[in-house]
Amino acid sequence: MNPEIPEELEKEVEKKGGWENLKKSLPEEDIKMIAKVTKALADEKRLSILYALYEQRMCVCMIVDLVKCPYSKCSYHITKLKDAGLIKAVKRGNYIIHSLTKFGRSIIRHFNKYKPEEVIK
Amino acid sequence: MNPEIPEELEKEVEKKGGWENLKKSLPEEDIKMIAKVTKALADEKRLSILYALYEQRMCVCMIVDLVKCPYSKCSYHITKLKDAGLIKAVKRGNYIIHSLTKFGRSIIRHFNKYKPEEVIK
DNA sequence: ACGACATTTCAAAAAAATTTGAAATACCAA
DNA sequence: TTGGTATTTCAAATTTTTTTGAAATGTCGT
Repeated sequence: MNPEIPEELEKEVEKKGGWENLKKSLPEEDIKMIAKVTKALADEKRLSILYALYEQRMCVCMIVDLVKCPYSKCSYHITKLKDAGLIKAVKRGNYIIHSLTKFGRSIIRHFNKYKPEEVIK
Repeated sequence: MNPEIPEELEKEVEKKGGWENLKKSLPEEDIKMIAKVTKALADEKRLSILYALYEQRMCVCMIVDLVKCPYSKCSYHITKLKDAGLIKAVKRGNYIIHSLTKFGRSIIRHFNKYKPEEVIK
């Protein structure tokens, strides 16, 4: 049932209530939600949209111009960002204006503050 | 060249130096790096590994037990996390012990603090 | 050097995400 | 209601990512 934990680690694990206990305490529901969010974040075009929205709210036609993609493609990406709770939208006549949610903003702020040192290639 | 920006937004954009200027100021290099990081984060199994490592460093055999996957699969996921600068490893005889980097730790801390409200589905 | 164990590598197969372009929807103005 | 503009939807084609299992690597103790 248990893996053959090396002695050095076994001690640390015991102090924390044992291996079974550690495994059980994984926040599964949180992880599911975060997975959805990180999947939405995991694309250069979508990150570009988020970074641009961090500076300025935009309608879809601006996003189309920004990422140089057809409307249908942008729409697909926008939907992903919205479903993940990263952006929100308001209607203004013919236009739909998108902006970051508080949550979306917090993430861009985080990456501005803690940049990965040099994740090359 | 320019999209047909609605008047309401055009004013905001002008205050920030115009649309062309906004587009140019996207941090492309950062975005590439962050994309690599978010791709590494975008998977429930890898997030489980990160959350577990937030509590306790682990050797690969523990990870195998944690996510209930064969070694080869775990190795694939571990490589992704390492290449993204989220985890690091030290050798201890036969074992390799993995732990979070400062950067990896900062991300888990962020998601513990700012949870997405209810990204349902 | 040998056997046992922990872990990684590899290429092929499978699954998931993205891209495309055409057609549909929605809103506004005349 | 007709026409024009902004945006979304859909299914098929493409690309990317993940999974598999067998074989390889590296390390330890003897």
